[in-house]
Amino acid sequence: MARLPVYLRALNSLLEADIRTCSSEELASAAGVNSAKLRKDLSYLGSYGTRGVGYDVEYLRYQISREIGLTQDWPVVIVGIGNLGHALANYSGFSSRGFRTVALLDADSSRTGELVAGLKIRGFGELSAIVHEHGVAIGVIATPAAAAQSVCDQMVAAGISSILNFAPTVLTVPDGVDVRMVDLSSELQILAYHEQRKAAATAAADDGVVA
Amino acid sequence: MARLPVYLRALNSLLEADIRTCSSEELASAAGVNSAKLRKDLSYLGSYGTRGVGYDVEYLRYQISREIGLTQDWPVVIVGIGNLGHALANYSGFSSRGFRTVALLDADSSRTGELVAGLKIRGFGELSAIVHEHGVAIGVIATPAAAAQSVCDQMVAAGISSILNFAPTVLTVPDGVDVRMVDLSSELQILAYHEQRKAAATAAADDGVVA
DNA sequence: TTCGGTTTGTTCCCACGTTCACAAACTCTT
DNA sequence: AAGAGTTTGTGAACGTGGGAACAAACCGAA
Repeated sequence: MARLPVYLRALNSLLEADIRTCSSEELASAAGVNSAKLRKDLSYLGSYGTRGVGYDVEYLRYQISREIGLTQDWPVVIVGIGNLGHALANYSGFSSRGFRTVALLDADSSRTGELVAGLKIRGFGELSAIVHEHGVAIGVIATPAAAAQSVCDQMVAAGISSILNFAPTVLTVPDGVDVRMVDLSSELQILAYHEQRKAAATAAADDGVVA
Repeated sequence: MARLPVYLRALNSLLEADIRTCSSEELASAAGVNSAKLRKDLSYLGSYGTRGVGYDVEYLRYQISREIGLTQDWPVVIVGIGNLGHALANYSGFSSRGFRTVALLDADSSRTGELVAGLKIRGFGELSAIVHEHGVAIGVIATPAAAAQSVCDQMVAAGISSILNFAPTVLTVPDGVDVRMVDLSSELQILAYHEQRKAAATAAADDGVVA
């Protein structure tokens, strides 16, 4: 489920506040979802709560971490060290959650050797060697759209089976490979869409419904 | 609909390849969706196709742009100019699609005046004035999680009604305000989840189903 | 031990989105 | 002009996910 990471974050917040036990209602409001939905999600993982009491925060946190696979170490490669790749390499949210950036790759050979976030940028040709050396399963694409499919293909050929794509293109991959797309401008466009509808609604209200 | 931006991108690609007309099948495969779904989505906007022929790429592109609200100009403010805010300010995908970054704000006063992407960083206190001056309706939050809710509240107070949130926290907002959340580490966690299940599946297969 | 209060796990129902399948409508050839 | 071939738009079935409601289970007090 895509909501598990949200629950995990909420649990971490509770733990920081030294709250050891919580009800589904509390956790649900912290995660911004319905309590029935949360209980159903959690029951899907197993029976980790106690009726009449609630959930043990730390125990539940461990169970969700284990379910997601955060108890193990995930080596990650980032391809395309432009503005976004640079930001991703420095993003602390990755390293603090079991993800370890093992290499930064860029096709522009003039940038090879440049130091970013404590790692030297390496040439894209080293992808396969790095993947095999570190057992990398997850790749991040932060290249321009034109290069994304080619990078993706070579990632898959090297053995990567999960890709996080920031380039504004749909990637086609063989079965067994997962792709998640984060499209920054699409997000803004969706907001603009709703914003425009809100504006149209208020304009209609201002005109009056007398028409 | 959240798929409209994807269709729009696909149409732009077709237009660059100088393709003037396309069938729902072609456009659907370019957008990575089912053709029936695409036709239903488009018919929801109106009857912009011709039976037996297909869709006029440019005409359809204009209609979708209009529906999303991209025919008008959307001023945007970005709050929190760390690594991510820096990358967002430089991201060309925003400016090329009708979104205009009018101000970069940061609470750290020592950064005020610094030039990023052709704009001077300004103090967070100027938010309200900027929103009113430019008629800003969309705000981007790229601050640490701890500051996000406070920034959000002040955005809403200043009159912003659509927020794109990159901070890893759930934001609570009053009715009428839209929030979209982009959580980078959640995306990786979801990939790890699937990756782990794939690994477990292959391990079971290696053990043999003879048990 | 028993009873009242609380909270989980689960069942049932509803609504939405997705997909299939087909009629309507258009083009082109003969 | 008529028919064959395409392609859209839509009606109907299907499956999935969400929400309300309730029974089972636990705690604490008497």
